[in-house]
Amino acid sequence: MGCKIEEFQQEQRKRMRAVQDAMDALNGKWKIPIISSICCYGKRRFSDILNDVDGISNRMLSKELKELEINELVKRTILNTQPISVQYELTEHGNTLQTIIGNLTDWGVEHRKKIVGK
Amino acid sequence: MGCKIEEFQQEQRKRMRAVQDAMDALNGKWKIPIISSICCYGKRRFSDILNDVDGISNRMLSKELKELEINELVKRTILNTQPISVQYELTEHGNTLQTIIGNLTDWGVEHRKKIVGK
DNA sequence: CTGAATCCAGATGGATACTG
DNA sequence: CAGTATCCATCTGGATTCAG
Repeated sequence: MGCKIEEFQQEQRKRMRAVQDAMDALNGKWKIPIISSICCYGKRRFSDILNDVDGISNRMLSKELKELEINELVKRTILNTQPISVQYELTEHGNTLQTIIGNLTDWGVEHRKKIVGK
Repeated sequence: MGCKIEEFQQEQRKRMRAVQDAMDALNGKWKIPIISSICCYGKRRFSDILNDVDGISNRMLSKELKELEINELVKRTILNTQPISVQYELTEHGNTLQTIIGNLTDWGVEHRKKIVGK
């Protein structure tokens, strides 16, 4: 390649940082399943997501949703119901994850065929 | 959509499991940077990766490489050098991650613009 | 219903030293 | 050079309870 080594390495650092930023926003066991749940139904209440995502505790769901909100991936709306309920939906920025989630799904299917389901 | 609810939910479960399988294979702070390092150079020795990936300890690198090897994402080759050195490269299956890593990189760049670099 | 607070066991991961 | 072993602080996350 014609690139100077230093420039090349600096570019590589940038790429690694970007991927890492993405992974940070999606890290842990629950974020993607939560996003899938919300995305799949458009709008979803706390207790619904709690049911959708197998095995998650309310403590975790609460924490993860807060992180997703900070990263502006989901939008939180308090509904005037009695008792109170809270609705979550993906933001525009959250919706841009759909390609990635699609890719990960496809890759995960192949990976399971090849490795997980040995 | 015309899907019956149960079928729809079962499909959704499958998709969530697949994404989770993918995330499991890539989890933690280090796997993607390690893969990036190897991928970027084609072949890479243990000590090179140790230098490429900022902040990783040899203990972690060793552990992560072992997991990547178990998932058949990297191939390990012992070289007949003195002292011994070990070379890692992506497998064919590991190479199928390039699309995902590319997508994650692009998304990460946008995400940093929007959120991280506030 | 939606969460926050507390408790606590087990996992994670850095630092360091050691081996072939 | 490429790991392995040990120690140990910190983090994670489930269970449970409490509050608005």
